Amino acid sequence: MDKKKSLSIKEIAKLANVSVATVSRVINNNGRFSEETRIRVQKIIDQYGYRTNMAAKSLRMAKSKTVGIIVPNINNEWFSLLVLEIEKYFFEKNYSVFICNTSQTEAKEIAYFQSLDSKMVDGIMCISGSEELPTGIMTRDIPIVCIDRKPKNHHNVYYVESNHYSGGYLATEELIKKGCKRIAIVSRNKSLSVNQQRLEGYRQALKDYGLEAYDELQILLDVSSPNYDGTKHAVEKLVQSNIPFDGVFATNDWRAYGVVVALTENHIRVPQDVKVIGFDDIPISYACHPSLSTIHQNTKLLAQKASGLLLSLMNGENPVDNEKHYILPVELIQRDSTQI
Amino acid sequence: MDKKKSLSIKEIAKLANVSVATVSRVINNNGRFSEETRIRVQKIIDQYGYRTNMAAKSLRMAKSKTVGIIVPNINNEWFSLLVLEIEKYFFEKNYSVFICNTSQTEAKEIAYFQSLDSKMVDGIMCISGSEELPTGIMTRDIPIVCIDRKPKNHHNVYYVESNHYSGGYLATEELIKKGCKRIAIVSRNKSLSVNQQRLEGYRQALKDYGLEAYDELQILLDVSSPNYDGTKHAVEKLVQSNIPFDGVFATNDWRAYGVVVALTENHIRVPQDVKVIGFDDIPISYACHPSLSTIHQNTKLLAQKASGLLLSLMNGENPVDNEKHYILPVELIQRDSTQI
DNA sequence: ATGAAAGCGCTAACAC
DNA sequence: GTGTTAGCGCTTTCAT
Repeated sequence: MDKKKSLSIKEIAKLANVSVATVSRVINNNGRFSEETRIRVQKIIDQYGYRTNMAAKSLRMAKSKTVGIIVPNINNEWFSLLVLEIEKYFFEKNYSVFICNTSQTEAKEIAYFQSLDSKMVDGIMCISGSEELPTGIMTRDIPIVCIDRKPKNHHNVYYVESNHYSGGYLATEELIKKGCKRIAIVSRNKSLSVNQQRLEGYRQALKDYGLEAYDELQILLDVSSPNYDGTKHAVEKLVQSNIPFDGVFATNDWRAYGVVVALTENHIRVPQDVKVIGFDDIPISYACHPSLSTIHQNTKLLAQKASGLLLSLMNGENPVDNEKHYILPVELIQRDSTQI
Repeated sequence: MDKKKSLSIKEIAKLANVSVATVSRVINNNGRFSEETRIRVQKIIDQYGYRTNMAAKSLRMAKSKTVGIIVPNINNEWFSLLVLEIEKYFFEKNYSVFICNTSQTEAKEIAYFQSLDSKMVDGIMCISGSEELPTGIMTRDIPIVCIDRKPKNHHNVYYVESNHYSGGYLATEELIKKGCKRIAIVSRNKSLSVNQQRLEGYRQALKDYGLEAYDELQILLDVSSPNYDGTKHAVEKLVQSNIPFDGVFATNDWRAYGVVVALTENHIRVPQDVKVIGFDDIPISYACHPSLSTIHQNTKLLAQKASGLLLSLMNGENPVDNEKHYILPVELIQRDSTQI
């Protein structure tokens, strides 16, 4: 095998006839060494190779250049896009990222917090999930940044999200402006703050435009119900019940697509008979037929804002504006499913 | 703050009036301590809390209970499903997983190999990508398992994949059996072994059934071309060129969906006029309209096989059958896009 | 500008 | 069954 064995600092020191301290200084460019020494050490390194043993460095420095991402399920385009962007950001800064899928399981989340604590991560990014954050379990006071997850007020826990209320409002308003009078919503029953806020935006829009919020048109799916299939079945039932409706706001794009298919299969035309709008703007909303109007979240910005925040917190800086909560604007995307 | 500060082994030893060695033995359940001692130590731990400092443990043991996953882009349902399953598997075994997106960039891949090496991962999983594997860069001889990536013959590098040749054959055969005579293929031009094998399956099927493999019906997209849009445009061009065809094998589901939309928008009916089949069986193939026939890869099994293999290699075991290459069967899924 | 030495928290070889 | 001790590779304080 052609493995370079990689020397330790001690071995380099011996070969270069300097002390380990000096080698360490050169490697980390910490000053207090002469150019001459630098060259001598560098030559040895170039010749024999050196790779930092991060275990040792972490042990000594009590930090690891590593962060953890807690996420419900990475097999979800919206989450995986966030994770992708976060990982990109931290790769640039020389951090590695632990991926931690919780499957919405509290036990797994707790286990991961412990593991991350044990592995000395310097910070944690939490995507979605409940208000409860098992920070009490941690032995070190590392910063935590939440995305789309409203944490209880904890020390060193920050929060960035899209404006879901505004998104819910815009989506509903779009349906109203396109002439819908009886607008249904398909969302989730669990009190995830995100869905809650979208629902409130929906209600407020109806109110502002003097439309009634019919209880029987507010479909709150069970947490266990899959986005697409669950919604499809729910809408099929709604159709069979003969309760009239002419617009549907689905609180994510897979749900919206479920609505479209359910309607189409029941010979209800979208958008002629019923208009539909989704949320998130994932690729399928653009690719499907008819294409889905939706609310675009600026995922990349969200990821960058959250990552930048976490990084500065890990560096011991206070966020510029000293805010613990950041809200990013969303945008209405008009496509075929809400055409007049 | 309610942070338990977590004692070190040394502190526990003092409180329990035993030596650090004994505490270590109790914690790791390594035997050579009395039940009485165990209880005494455990009591202290229960009372004050203890969290292993994995940096120290890794340093000492030269292993980290950590693996890296190298993947082109996690924002791709097929990859993210693999990653999800791999992560699940290793979570059960108390391993953490570093996520490493390469964006198909060799430089990023190399940087990640170095970083993983530095962070003392015990093994690496490589998903997709080129034959080249920068193993020369590593300073330790840790096992590597590739999924859908055919590595050059390296020591300690293993390989598991679906039977892509068979998949290509089955897909093409399905079109043939449903009456197609002029069957196009849309794939990728880069010599990714996976696509290459699917293409060969296609060619062999045509041959076996005595059909011609028209060059002008073999569309090989550029690597940079996005799956959906790229395919859509390519098929639009094909339609405009007036070259006749009655079946299309797209080598992944997003491409297949691009085919369907391009045809539909050109008033060519699927499956009546042209039949279409995809590959991978991701959710969209089931959800879209008309639903897509496709080749199902047993992703979960793939992930588990690869993970189990990596785990046993990390444990220093030789794989049972001493094979370095495993091929898993695929399955034809018949849906509407190839109906007669 | 450089070196000696302590010590981060842990495991394991060795002694009893 | 238990304790003593060395040492994994690194950074950093304190000398000089």
